[in-house]
Amino acid sequence: MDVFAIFVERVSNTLKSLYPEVSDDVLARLVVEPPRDPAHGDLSSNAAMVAAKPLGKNPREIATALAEAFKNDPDVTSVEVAGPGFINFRLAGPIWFAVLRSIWAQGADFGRTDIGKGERVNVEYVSANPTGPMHVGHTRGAVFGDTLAALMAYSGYDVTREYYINDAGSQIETLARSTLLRYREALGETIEIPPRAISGRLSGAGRRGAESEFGDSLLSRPDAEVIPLVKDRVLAAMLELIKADLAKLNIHHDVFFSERTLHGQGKEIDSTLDWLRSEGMVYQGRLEPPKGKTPEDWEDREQTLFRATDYGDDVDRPLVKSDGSYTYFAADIAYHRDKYLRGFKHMINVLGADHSGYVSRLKAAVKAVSHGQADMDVKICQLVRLMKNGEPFKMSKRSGDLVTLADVVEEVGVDATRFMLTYRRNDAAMDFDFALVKEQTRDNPVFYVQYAHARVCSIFRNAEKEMPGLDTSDAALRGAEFELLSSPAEAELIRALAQWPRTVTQASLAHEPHRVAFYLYEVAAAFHGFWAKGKEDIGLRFINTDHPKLTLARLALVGAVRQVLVNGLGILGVSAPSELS
RNA sequence: GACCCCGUAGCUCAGCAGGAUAGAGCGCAGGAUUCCUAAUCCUGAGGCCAUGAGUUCGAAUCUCAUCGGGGUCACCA
Repeated sequence: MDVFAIFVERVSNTLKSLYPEVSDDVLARLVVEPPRDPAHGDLSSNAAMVAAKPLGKNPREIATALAEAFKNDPDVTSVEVAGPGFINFRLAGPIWFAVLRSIWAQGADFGRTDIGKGERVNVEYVSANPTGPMHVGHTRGAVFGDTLAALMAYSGYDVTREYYINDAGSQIETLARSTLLRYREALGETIEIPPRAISGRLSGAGRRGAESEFGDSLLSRPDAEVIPLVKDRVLAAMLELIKADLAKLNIHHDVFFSERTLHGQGKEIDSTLDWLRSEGMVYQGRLEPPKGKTPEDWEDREQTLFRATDYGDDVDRPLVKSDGSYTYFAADIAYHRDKYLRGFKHMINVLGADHSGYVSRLKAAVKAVSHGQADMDVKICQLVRLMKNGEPFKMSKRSGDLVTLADVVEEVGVDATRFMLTYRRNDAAMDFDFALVKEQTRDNPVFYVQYAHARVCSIFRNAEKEMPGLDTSDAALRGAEFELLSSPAEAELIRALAQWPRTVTQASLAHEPHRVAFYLYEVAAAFHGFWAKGKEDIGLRFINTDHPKLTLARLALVGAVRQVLVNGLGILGVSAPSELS
């Protein structure tokens, strides 16, 4: 149950009954939120202010009328009109205790919403070139996409997690050729390795794959015949490598979509271009070179262009390269048309900062292929700078290799990696300090939150030890007398828990999983704060051997904290340990 | 030259689809441990929300311009 959603509805209905002429537009802007200053009450609504202008009335007049109507609401103990026209509510105990009962009743589903209404959404993330292991630059997008997907699923969307394999380009060709050379070398031929070839370490997996499948039978056959065979082995090996890396972060995609399957005579790019032509979205024309910076090898030629400017892009985009093959974008149009035809009306793409220039053309493509029926949100993840003790940190000067995803996970662990990468807006650049992330102090939000969970578990362990006669089964906790939780500190903690469903809804609508991480930090802080109060005032301790009923009620509260932490950490893909080592 | 992102406390960042006196952590100054994990908590100092206009009852939030930082800019992916 979401008390905020409940009151949005009540306030809306009341407003409508008082002023039947209010428009839906006004109701859509009406919010009920926790006031910044708790002294203002439990809930606050802007209803009167958003309705004032359309109704041509004074906001305080509307607010007063609304407040009057709520005097009969049994869940409301006081209503006040404040400031320019805020309506501040103070809620009666029972509705807060109902929140606790709801947490116990719903368990893992407390906070789940149906705003997605079961609609399908495609979340595409990572989509790195299969030319090597995942490096640290991919990690942020991988974690962000995965967490966003989990959040959307928790919000009632039918989510498909998708990875687009860019396996059709020249880089793959190079990789296959390099691998073939390494294969010949490994089988005894003397080979001169060209300077731009991929390193032996990288091509090793593909080479071994080819060796084990073909033995030395490829040596005698011409390159043109053999390269496609090697390429298949290489791609398979690379994909396994990537999947294994992602698995280290507990990331698993539902669909791996190969770009190669779009290419070829009569395949999807062909048919998509035919379709685009039939829709008049393509023409032959010339492009102006970019102002201020004409590329060295600019060649002014007539080419096949997609009318991206009709769909909000800055310039029309080429579909065919000068050598006659398709551009990356042409394939991407076909790919996104494929997504649409598979039934996705909502699409989210997670891209790295270096692709920010690609966003408007991607949105244009989706708008075009769906005739405006599908929406596309592109989330850009900004760069991550690796740090160690406050100093920029670069690995391996010798080989020029990048820090890999596997390195990071091995160094700091899954939980810290995932939490820290989520504990920041995706569109802000961030520093990732190995030393800090590994530290187990309150500087580190991962451990701060996990510690809160561990503390909860510890309290239960102690309760069993100190009060062996107390029945702390779930059934007993559910039936606890929540009315005994009457101190301000308890009320504060319950209010924090009550915000969980609202947090999920808002984070989901905004496609901003970092809000979940920040919320969990707040819950942990409220809980740690309450815990410490037991130091000063023994009456506020969770375990009071003289008061079994109060102890049971407090344990039920603490159990509710645990549930919310577990639900939130679950979305983030971070574990909730029962004790910290 | 154009487009995208960012600019909030000394540092790192939040600020909830415009809302009341702008928040947290670190750092700094001070305090709490016979008692459920001090891996924690409490108190204090510290801000012209880059700058300037505009929109309105109200702007850190929306619009425009300027400055500063990052990213990108046919035929790479």
